[in-house]
Amino acid sequence: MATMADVARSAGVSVATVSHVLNGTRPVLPHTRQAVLDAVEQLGYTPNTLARSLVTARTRSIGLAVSAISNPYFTEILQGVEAAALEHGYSLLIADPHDDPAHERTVVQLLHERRVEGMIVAPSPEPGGLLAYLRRHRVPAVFLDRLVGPPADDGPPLFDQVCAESTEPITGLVTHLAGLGHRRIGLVAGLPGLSTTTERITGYRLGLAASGLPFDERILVHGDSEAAGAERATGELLRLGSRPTALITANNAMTIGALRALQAHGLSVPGDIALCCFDDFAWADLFSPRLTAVSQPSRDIGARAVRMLLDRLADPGRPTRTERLPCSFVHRTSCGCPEERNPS
Amino acid sequence: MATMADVARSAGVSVATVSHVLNGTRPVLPHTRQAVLDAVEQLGYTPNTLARSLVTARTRSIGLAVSAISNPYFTEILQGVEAAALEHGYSLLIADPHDDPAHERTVVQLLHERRVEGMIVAPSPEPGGLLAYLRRHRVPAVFLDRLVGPPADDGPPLFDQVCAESTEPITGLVTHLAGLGHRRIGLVAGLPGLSTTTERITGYRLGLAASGLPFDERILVHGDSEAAGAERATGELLRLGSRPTALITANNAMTIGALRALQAHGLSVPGDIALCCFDDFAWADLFSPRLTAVSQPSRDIGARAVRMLLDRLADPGRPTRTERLPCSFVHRTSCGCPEERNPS
DNA sequence: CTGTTAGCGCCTTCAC
DNA sequence: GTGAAGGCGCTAACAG
Repeated sequence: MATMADVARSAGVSVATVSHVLNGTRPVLPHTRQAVLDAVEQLGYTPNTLARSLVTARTRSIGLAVSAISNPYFTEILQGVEAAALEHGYSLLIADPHDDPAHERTVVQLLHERRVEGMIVAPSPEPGGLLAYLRRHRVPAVFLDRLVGPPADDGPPLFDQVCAESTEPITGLVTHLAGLGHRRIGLVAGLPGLSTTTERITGYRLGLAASGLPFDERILVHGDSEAAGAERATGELLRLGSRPTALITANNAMTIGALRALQAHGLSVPGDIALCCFDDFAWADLFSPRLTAVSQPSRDIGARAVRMLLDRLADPGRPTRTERLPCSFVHRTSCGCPEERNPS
Repeated sequence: MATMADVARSAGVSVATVSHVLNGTRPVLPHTRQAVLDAVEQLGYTPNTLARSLVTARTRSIGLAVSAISNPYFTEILQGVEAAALEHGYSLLIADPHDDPAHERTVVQLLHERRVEGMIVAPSPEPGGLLAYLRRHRVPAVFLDRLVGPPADDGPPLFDQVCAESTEPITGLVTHLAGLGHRRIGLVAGLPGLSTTTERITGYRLGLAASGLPFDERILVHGDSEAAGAERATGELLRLGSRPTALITANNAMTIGALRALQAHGLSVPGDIALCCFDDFAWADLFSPRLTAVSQPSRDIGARAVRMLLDRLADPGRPTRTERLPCSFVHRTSCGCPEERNPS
């Protein structure tokens, strides 16, 4: 493969000159400049980013570590991240931690060994090892989706965070259902311990309170944040003596799981039971039940994460912040409303 | 950041020894070995892959360039690729060509400058620039999904390819619908020129022929391979004097578009019109219409692509091959069949 | 068994 | 306006 030295030789100049015309880093006579460009073209020279990075100590790459790349929510985030990264001249390295703390540590280290300048990660439920690694190696990072507790006392918090506002939207779902007359509204919540789970449960309880409904722990089940768990949990809910008349699912994977359970029990939505969910589906308008949902600004979350990361790279000393992006309520018919209309 | 020299100094050995214990590349006395390991641990040393790659001329990374990462089909491919890459110790760089030939060239060059050892790409409809670049720079590559014509005469073909078998499955869809009594079966085909489009049209015509039905070019429309185009094309189809009684869509994005058009026209599936599609949806069992579909082995396609690429890296001289993976027919109810049963 | 040394391809002072 | 030379962090001969 042609190197810069080859180009220099072929153009009859020094490597320094080649480097400078390629990077526009110092004035070069039009004539010599053209000679270099011709040589580049003729040899099919392609700069070696590795060598450059070795000396500049900048790779212009960022790492993305999110689990379940199959999840449409993360897919949209990925799009936002990819687009924003490219726009800023950064390349994207991706790795899937598979929601396993140990594997998470591994892939993060892999990314770091490749010297990504920073990483965007959706932390696993047990992010201890992750945090330790990032802090120890001073890897700039921004967390996505799930927030990680308050910073340790032994120094300033190292991490920025972006996520969607989820408490209030869930409250809205509850009050909407209550407004339709439902008095037993079940919740299929996510993995205990995740910040998203906690927030959504809070939103649920606030909604119940606002509607003058009692909190009944028997109809709050944990679906482990994914489809299989939600199917199981929903199944249990449905076998209850006095089953709920409405259901809220706390993320898209669990919505799928809940629907499976509903189908298995021969229940139709919204005829037999109303359903509202957190996370929208792109095609939700086209199939029935047409899901009434809270839609997260997934692409924006991804794009925002990139911007926050680049901000931090530009100024490592800036104070950490956690940004919350607003969701929108997408009213359809799975809640039992006959027609589309604005939320009450 | 700690370097190997730091570790060597701290452990009281030479950098060569450090390198060797880290890579297990030559025997080292247990005692010195431990000293090195301790130093590594104490300094929080992390190898710099860039420097290593510069000397070994191996990056152990591959690039993935596919458009529309949002498309569930590509998402599953991505999963397959990510898993297979990791399994073989490779990292993954991704870039979205946005189905634009110029941009495709750009991202491919970006990937190459980062010295990925090879790349997996779903070529754009106009892959001329892509091919030229890959050949000129001798970048090992395997193509996905869309096949690229026969190799030029000026040398052996450079590229391996993987895709799903799509002719025969589409034929199956046609004969299935014909078997249900349909005599006007429309096709929403993809972008003209893509191998996938050509193959699927061939399958369509074969199916018509096998069913003793005439080919009517008015009910074969081009949906440009994506949702918006399909919506428009399907709309035109529906405004036809004698509209088809059944529809086949040639990929998942176009299925969405077609459904939108159907909805806009107030047509229900399968009541007013039957629908079969190429590409399945993971959640298709849970919503209605429950789509009768041809399912591609997407994950396998991704994994297979990685394996082919690694095979080629291992033996650059091996003959090029193009692999076709079989699809499966997933019978549901959008075709108009009352109950699930095996295809006729 | 371990150390010394010469690059890998490039950027960047410092001279000219 | 251009060139020479050192060094980024690491591996791989080659000595010892």
